[in-house]
Amino acid sequence: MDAIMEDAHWLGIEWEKVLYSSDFFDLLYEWAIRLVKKGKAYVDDQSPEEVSRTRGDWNHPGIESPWRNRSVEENLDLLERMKNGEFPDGSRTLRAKIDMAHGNMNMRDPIMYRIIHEPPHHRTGKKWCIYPMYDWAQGQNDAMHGVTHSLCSIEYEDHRILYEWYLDALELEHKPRQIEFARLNLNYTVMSKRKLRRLVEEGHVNGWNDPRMPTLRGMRRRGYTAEAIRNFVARVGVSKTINARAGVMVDFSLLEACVRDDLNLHSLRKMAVLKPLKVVIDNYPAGMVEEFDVLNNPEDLDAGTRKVPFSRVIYIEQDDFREEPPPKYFRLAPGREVRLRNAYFIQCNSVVKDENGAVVELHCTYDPATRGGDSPDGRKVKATLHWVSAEHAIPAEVRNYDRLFNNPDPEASGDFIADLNPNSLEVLEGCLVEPSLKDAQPGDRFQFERLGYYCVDIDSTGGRLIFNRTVPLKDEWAKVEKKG
RNA sequence: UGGGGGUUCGUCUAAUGGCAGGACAGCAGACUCUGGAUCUGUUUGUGGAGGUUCGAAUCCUUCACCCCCAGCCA
Repeated sequence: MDAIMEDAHWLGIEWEKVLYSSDFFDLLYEWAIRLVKKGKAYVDDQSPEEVSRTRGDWNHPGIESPWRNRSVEENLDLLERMKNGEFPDGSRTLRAKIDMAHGNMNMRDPIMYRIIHEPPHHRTGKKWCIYPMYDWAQGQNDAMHGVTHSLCSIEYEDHRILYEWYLDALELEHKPRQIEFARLNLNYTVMSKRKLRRLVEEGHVNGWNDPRMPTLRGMRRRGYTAEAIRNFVARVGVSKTINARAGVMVDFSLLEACVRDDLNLHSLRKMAVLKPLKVVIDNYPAGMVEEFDVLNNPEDLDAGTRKVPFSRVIYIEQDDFREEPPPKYFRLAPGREVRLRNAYFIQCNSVVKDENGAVVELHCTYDPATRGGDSPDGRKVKATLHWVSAEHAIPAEVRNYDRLFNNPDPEASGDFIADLNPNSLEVLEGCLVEPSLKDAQPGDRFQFERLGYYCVDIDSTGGRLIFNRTVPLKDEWAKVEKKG
């Protein structure tokens, strides 16, 4: 309960007061007595099995209970004794007297109260031995509290007739109205509590707040903002369309677009190298350190600037160098010149390989005239790379998250566990981030330039930095490369 | 073989008798010190068949398909 309120609050929902239906059990009980007195409810002595068996099915009417026509006095007496705990669990129920042949199963003398002695209710303790069914509590609570529009999802549509029957039978002056809307499903994930619980209990994810979980706590830990989620919901809209799982199936990419929209405007830019490749700038003086003033957020100049150190040995992303560049690859390659973001143009002259032939180090030269990132002679480069200074960078762990399932609709498949994406979590150790990130706190959000949006994970402790990828930046090159 | 709902681009959603529009995704291009952002262009849709009407996504008839319901769960 506290967790729900905390999540709601995080989302930006405010409330004046919180009401518990258990605080109104007395009034509800009085109303039940009113129905008994009107001959609209009766105590049934049938066992759960008998009630189930005599309900009939879609094609056959149910059978009326032998206890259906007891006198009002007897019903009142029995109900009172049920309440007082004189009977064991399951021995009796209070049922509304409606129509055992009704086409809508909800109307076949629905149970209003059943007997439950254990475990005690979390708010009322042992005061009550009978508890109302959902249908018998919902509309009555709405009426008690002056609710005008009671919103719910469309699987309750065939409960509305019962909702209204109770209200009409009680003849209250205020009658609330139930209105149903479609549920919102996301593709490439599961939303049902049962399935989410299985993911947690079987260890497919690391708890309810695993950043891959479509729970509010999961999304929050992943770095999604409340603003982005609210905007997403607003952009999806509200309808009664039913395409899947009693609702609509929304593209995950729309959620991601909303997250990017928000983060693009508000997050500070940083440089981080996830898979480092050492680069030695041969003509840069050893021991020299320059500090460049770098914009914190080009979308928001008020965010100011910061200092980023540069030196002779730096690291760039392994993906940003190809010994044999494919067509349309603009980044670094032997003999090619690119820009180091906010710093200098560099040209690659030679490559150092290990015994396996893997590239482990690059030797480059820089052009001092391009300081700050522009060439006075007007020559252009086709790529700009992010980098960190070897001497100044600080180590970090980065967790890249991808969609949890490979199947757009895992709930529709027989075994949704089989549709899990084995690569939904990629843990990268040995990442290097710029020194200004030293004091980043859990929950802080940044854009790692050219990579994506990241936030500091709650697992970060005592100077050990761990970043979660919230959502990657759009990647044109990945698309080009994929197409071949 | 019952009851309750639903069907507009790939997805979500507008248009309630008067030009089928927007967003995301896709594609193409421009621009760019993030192959980011931004901008421009563009493909794709009223489930089917009849009917009413000058005119139908919208009204009528009919067919098809999809979702939910047989807890003393909510």
